[in-house]
This record gives sequence, C-alpha cells and structure tokens, in this order.
Amino acid sequence: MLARTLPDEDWTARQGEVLEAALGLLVEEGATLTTAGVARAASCSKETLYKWFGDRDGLLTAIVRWQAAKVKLPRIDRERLDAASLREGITSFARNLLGVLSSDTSVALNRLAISHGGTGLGAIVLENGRREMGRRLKPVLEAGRDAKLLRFDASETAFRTYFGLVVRDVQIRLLLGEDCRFGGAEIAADAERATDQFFALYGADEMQALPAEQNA
Amino acid sequence: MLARTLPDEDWTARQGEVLEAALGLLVEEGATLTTAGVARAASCSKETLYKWFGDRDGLLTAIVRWQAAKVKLPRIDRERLDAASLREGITSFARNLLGVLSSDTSVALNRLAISHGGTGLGAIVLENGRREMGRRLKPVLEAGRDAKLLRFDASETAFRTYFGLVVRDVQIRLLLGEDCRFGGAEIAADAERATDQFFALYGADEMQALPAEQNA
DNA sequence: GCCGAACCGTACGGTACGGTACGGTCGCGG
DNA sequence: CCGCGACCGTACCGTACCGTACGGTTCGGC
Repeated sequence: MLARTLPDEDWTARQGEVLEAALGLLVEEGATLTTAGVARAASCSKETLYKWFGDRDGLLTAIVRWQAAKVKLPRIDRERLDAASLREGITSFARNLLGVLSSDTSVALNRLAISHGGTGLGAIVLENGRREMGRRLKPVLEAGRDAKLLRFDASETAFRTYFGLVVRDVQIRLLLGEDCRFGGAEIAADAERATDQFFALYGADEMQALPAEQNA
Repeated sequence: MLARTLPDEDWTARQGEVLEAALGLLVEEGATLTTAGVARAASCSKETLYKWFGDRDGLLTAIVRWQAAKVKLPRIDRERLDAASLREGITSFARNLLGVLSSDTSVALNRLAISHGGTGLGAIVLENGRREMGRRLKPVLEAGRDAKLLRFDASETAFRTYFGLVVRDVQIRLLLGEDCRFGGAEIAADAERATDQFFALYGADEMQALPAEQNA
C-alpha cells in the first residue's frame, strides 16, 4: 500500500511547535490570523516564518496539513465480522466523525478553507476530511456486504447516505456560528439513530429488525 | 398570517439596484469584496453606501437580507393530500433545496457568513436558510402524519433526517471549492432517491413499497 | 430661474497587514 | 578564540482598503 499520496512532509520539532501554536491561534482568532500574531504566539520571528513556509498561504497550508497528519484514527479491521461487530464498527465511526466535526479545531480549519476561496486549501481539507472518512468506512461497508449483512450497489453512494444521516445539518450550523455544541451523550445517541436508519435502508432483510422512528 | 418575523426592511428601487450589483459582485469576487468595488459596480459613490448602510458590515448584512427576502418559494398547500401529492410535495421541496444550495449565490453567501465569524451574519443566513426550509416543509410532513401517510414523533427530527438524506455532503463540498455542479437531471434523481429513503424510514406501512437501494 | 437635497466621482487620511532588512544572540565546529 | 550559520526581535516599507471630505451635477419644489 502506498504510504500516502501526499508527500508526508516532515517538519522539525521546532517547526512542529510553531505550527501547533499557529493552530491554536487559528482556533481562537479565526480567519483574521496574522503572521505577526503567529510569530508572537510561537516566539519566533516573522523572518523565520517566511524562511520556512515561504508565504502566508504556505503557512496556512502547512497548518492544515499539520492537523490533517495528526488525526490518524485507527482503521477498523474487517476480520471477525458478525452483525454485532459490524454495527459497532459503523456506529463508532459515526461517533468519531461527529466528535471531529464538532471540535473547535475542525470548525476553525473548515472556516479557514472555506473563506479562502479556491487556493487549494479547500481541496486539502476535503481530501483529508470528507474523502479520508470515506476511505475509512467503505472497506467496512463492503465487508458487511460480502458477509450478506448489507445490500447496496455502490459503496460511495451508501457512504454518502450514511454521512448525511450522521451529520445532517450539524456541520453547516456549526460553521455558521450556532453553538449547538453537544457532548458525548448526544453524539452517541445520534450515532445510534443514524446507524438504525442506515440499517433500515441498506441492511439485509434479517438486519432490519429495529424500528426506525425512535427519534431523539 | 404575519408578514414576516423580520422587519422586512423596504429599500428604495435605487438601493435595490445597488444591493443587486453588490450581490453579483460578491458572487464573482468572494469574501474579498470591497466597498470601492461595490460603488464602482453599482455606479454609486462610497459616500452614499456609507450613508445608506452605515458600515461595511451593514452593507454585507443588507446584501444577505436582500437575497433572503428574494427567495420566497411558494409554501405547499396541505389541502387535497393523498399519497401521490404528498410525495410530490416533498420531492419538489428537495429539488428546490438542492437547486438553491448549489447555486453560486448560495455558495457565495454561505462562504461570506462562515468566514465572517460571529457578527450575526451567520445567524441571518441560518435563519433564512436552514430554518426557513424547516418552516416550509414541516407543515407538509405533519399533514402527511395526520393523513396516516407518515409516522414520526418530532417533525423537527424528521425534517433534519430528510435534510441529511437530501443534502448529504453536497453543501460542504461546494463550500470547500469542489465543483460538483450538477444540473436539473441529477438534482431530480437525488430528490427522488432521498424521498424514497425518507419514506422507507418514516412512511406508514403501506407507503414503504419502493425498494430503497436504487442507488444512482 | 433659484434653492436645496440627494447623489456621483474622486481624492485623501488612517490603519492594518504582508513581506523584507538589519542588528543582536546563541550554539557549534575548528 | 574565531567564524559562521540559524534564529529572534524589531523596525521598516509598500500596499490595500475602510471611512470621510469635498467639488460638481441632477432634479424636484417654489
């Protein structure tokens, strides 16, 4: 397997510290992030910033990549797959997704990428966010299909439906500034609900036992 | 019926022209919109802009409200409700929603509101976008429930599920700059798929005839 | 025809920020 | 001890843009 399509850039420890400080500042200051502010927060000089990252855009790109490289959730293994483990794998994926999307860091990074038009930042976030999520879950879904536990034609379509059932309007509401921050309990309940609905739509016949209308 | 909860600010014809020009400029220039640019595009002076809207923020707010006041989709009437008309009402709502969300104007306005942190712009977009959509569809859903065609406890939850099934990851992908622009055919197909899935989840028993796994 | 209000076009001050240059400091190899 | 490279802090420059001021023009009322 290829390590990554992206050239997994390796920063030095000091550069990592700077990027970490920049990320923290981005979370609390939003898109009004300034190079002077980063230099101050990271106790480094602007000249060094420009020497390392070349450009303000380069710095922002590095921040996004830095965060993207950090979230390396363990892939779910497809061995030992029965109905219960499949369901738990899918549900835990949803919990994870909701937890990430509702984090301050994710909101700040998505805000940055969105406000930054089309300079590639959005593509990076898309590739390491939404796309990577699909890459994580699809093998599980396909294993479930192989085990006759799920029925679907295209795993991409099935994943997008699950994504919609899980996320619904949460991400856009967070991005638009509504503080519908919810804790672990609500996340777990939402993940359960979405999984119930997903199995009602894509489960093999014997899996569709649970009624779908148990709304939170 | 109350006209609107918002004080339906009435601009003069000339002010409407200016706002229209500003909206067009916002679509093609994005968040880098400048007052001088608006003045140039609208053939008016910056002084007039500040006289009318007070502030750059006031101008942006006026643009958002202006667009919000324009999209006055006809509410669906709940009379003469059988299975076919309910389904058509819901599906046409989904078509409408997808059409609006994928429009350049919607993308630009959402980008603006998102990049603009928490200065109320996001709240306005939320109120006139996502919230208004709920206000439109919920009566239809409740009428369907009264007619024993749908089953759910909270119409809000049912609506949010439908929202997720319709929109999925489309909006965030558009906001992040991916050009997954699709035409009327794809929109119609997506609306049909989402409606099938919605009836599979929330339809009364005799409505769940259609299989759910007909993926695009 | 005259006045005033509204508005257009433009020019200007203030400021914030991206990007650069320069002096000073630390650590290391010779 | 010397030189050197990396880096910090800061001062600085150019530019872009917000917000305002001013002269000129149009238009309705009298």
